[in-house]
Amino acid sequence: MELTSKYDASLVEAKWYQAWEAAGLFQSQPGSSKPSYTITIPPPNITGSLHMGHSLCYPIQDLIGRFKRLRGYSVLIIPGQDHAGIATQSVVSKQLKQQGIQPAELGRDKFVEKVWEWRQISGDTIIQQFRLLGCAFDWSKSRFTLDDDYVTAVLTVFIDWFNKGLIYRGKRVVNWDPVLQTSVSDIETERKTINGKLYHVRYPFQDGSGEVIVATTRPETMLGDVAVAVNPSDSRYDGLVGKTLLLPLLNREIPLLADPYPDPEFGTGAVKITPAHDPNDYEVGRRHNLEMPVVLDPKAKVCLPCKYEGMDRYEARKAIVADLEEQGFLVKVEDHQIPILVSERSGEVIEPLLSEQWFVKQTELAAPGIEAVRSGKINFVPERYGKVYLDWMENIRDCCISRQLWWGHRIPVYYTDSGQAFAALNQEDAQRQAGTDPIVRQDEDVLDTWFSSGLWPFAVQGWPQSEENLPDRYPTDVLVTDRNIIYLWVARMIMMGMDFIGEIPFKDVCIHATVMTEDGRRMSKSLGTGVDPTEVIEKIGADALRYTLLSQAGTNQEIRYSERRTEDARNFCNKIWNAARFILMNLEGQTPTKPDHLEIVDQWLLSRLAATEAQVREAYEAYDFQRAAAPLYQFFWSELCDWYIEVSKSRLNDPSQKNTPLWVMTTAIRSFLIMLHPIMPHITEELYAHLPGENKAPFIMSEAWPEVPAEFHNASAEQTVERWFNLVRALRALRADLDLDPKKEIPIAYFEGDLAGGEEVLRTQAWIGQLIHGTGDNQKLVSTTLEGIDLHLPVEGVIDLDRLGAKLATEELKLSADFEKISQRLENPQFIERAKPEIVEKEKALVEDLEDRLTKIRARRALLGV
RNA sequence: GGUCGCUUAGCUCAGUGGUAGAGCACUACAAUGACACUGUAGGGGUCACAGGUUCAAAUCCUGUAGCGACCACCA
Repeated sequence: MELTSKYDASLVEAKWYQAWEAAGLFQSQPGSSKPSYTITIPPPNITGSLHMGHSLCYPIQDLIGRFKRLRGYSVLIIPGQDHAGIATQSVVSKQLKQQGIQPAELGRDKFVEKVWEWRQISGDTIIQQFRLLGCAFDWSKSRFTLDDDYVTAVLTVFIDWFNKGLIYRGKRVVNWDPVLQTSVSDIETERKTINGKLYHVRYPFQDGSGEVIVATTRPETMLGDVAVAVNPSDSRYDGLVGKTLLLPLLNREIPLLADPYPDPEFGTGAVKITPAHDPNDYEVGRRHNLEMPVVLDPKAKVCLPCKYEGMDRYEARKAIVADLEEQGFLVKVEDHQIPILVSERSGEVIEPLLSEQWFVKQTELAAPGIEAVRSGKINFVPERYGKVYLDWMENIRDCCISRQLWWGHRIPVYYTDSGQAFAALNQEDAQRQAGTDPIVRQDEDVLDTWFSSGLWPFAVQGWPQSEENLPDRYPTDVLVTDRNIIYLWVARMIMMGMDFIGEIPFKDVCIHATVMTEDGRRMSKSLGTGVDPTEVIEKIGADALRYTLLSQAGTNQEIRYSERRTEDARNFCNKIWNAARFILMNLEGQTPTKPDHLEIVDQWLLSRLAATEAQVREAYEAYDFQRAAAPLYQFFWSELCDWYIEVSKSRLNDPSQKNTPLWVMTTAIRSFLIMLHPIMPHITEELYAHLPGENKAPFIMSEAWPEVPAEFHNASAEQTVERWFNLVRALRALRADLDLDPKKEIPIAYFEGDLAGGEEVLRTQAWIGQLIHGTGDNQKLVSTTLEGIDLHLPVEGVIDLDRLGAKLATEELKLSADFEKISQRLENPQFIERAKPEIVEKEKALVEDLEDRLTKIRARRALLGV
């Protein structure tokens, strides 16, 4: 056998990926009689390369796909990429600026051309990385959210909603990024608290009858103040509401009005109202029909004609504070924790800004989406995220879908000379709708990325042009994603799917954990805490990386990535490799035949295999990969390698006996490899290729999930054999206590009791020459008792009596404590009466065993005089 | 402020009512015919805290604390 003694992933992984792809295994067979299983992957942004989070998310989907293939499904996983408007535009802008090119000078068309160039580079990188990870996705069906077909789908949705009145244009306060100069969604912002100041400013009454003190963290916005509000219940302002105030510095007249918004408990209870630069003030402004002057421009510079015009918001703040102080309006300044919003893309503080934007009405679209989850048609895993989703959907607000960008789906609204707006697939169509009124321009804005990715599950399948795939492949089976985009993506796909296809987009939503650094910090490129998955793959292989992450993925909300754990995974690969090598070496190219008779250890292993199969299958079905990986690891390393192979070595050395253990091992490892394949596709494929056997599939990937015959389940074999193993452990411990070399054969040992045929297992596994039934009379012995068996080792020469005595004393203490505890329990009549009978029986047996062992250990201590 | 989650061995985490577990790390031993990326043995835990339910609680209930995530308009 030409297998090396160390597993080298780099020699194996790429080879098999190419072989699978060449064999067409990533594509579903149309017209197959198998049931369909479909996933449309979350399209990664084309902003560079994949990170550790992707190395969890996509292998999970690959795992599910491989598992379902093994389970007999016709699996289709449709990959793709998201144009990711703002994220991509900002990446490309940065690159251009580094080359000394100003995007603004380039102009819209040239800039978009540059982004397409980048899309090619980043897209190729990402696909290459998916391949490195071993993801079996159908590349022939790959989609990009700006493909022509996809654009048609997006425009179709827009036009439909526009015509139904679900999309409207309006002035609202939105999150404005002054650097990128666009509105951004809530998901693209981050809440932070910074140390700032709270300025208390005097607003005098016009008639000179006093003043109102107003607190603000943003004095520069006072340029846009149109009122001061107090809570109607606030008695401090009784009789004052309705009077006119004079806005400091500008001397504008503004009213003091009553509104429920101000909290009387906070500060003076009086709030200055700047409707154009604060969402709450905007609401107050609407309630009272106030003017809404915009005083900051898209770059967050003062645009109101006044002495501060042209200053940016922070310069203006300084100047205004200085002027307020100088003119005696500033009462005091306090340190204050200020909550702010920061744009994730630019790092800039968001400026709430009143501007003209497009919105989608959400309430009526949300209703079917709420019902779908409430009724259980869509099922969140872990379940708790269903509640998160519902809380959001039940309080949903209209969302802003327009972005002031160049990269994206341009809003298909065309305006006529007279200002009428028509939504259309193209200008000609718009003109048709407009009749004689000439179309003069198209809306400049583009759609928010989430608007287009919301169509993903059906738009990637050709909707609206061709819908023939949909009956078979929609709803898709599972959506796998992280919790950060439940609202902005998952919710939208559900709403859009329900509205356009009339059916849920997926049955299960599997929310996976976030990959963190070893010390629990966020992985981020800018913080330097990111780990590049491709480097890890290069070092230890994709299988080991997959195992590292997948074996930690369950219902937890966080996974800590550490290099140390990748070593565990690499070691596991190596262990599998070497065990397989050992089995193959013993097979000598022969195929073992199914034996007529199995020994109990054989039955034990097959029973353990059966139990493992059930556990693993159920865990995979439940998307609990951690719960699948653990029994696989345990079965393989502990049960197959540490016990079964070791126990079988004597039979392997006897040509007349070797067929049976070889058949059992081959059966076990073949099943094991198939079950492990979804987690570690490459190494399992490589080893499967070396396995002998009839009925082998061309690839492990196209194998069938192991059918475990009912007769493999054998509780009594498990019980018998595990009892032997316990005795082996006890004998080994006894040897260690005597400072005997591990595995150096000791010539003779004695036992009393009924081993039920386990003599040979005990003898070989505890490295004993002769195991004799008897008391070993007249010899110096060290003994132990468990499982109803007394084990005696003759002691040669001098032993350390003190140490042995201490050991026995500790053991006796523990036994005696246990004995007391259980005895007390059994003396409690309520326990006997109310506990389940099998528990009582178990405890009775236990206490008898403890008593027996206690008696014997006491006798031994007396005998040794320790 | 609200919701959700977490708190178990030095570390990372399993464990849904019946004598506390795994991997790693640590200690001792072992170049033995699959594997030193190995094997054998060992030390190490008042299961965050306080109440309650129960014959019996790491596990179920209530509350508290710390950490984390999400939601929320405190100027």
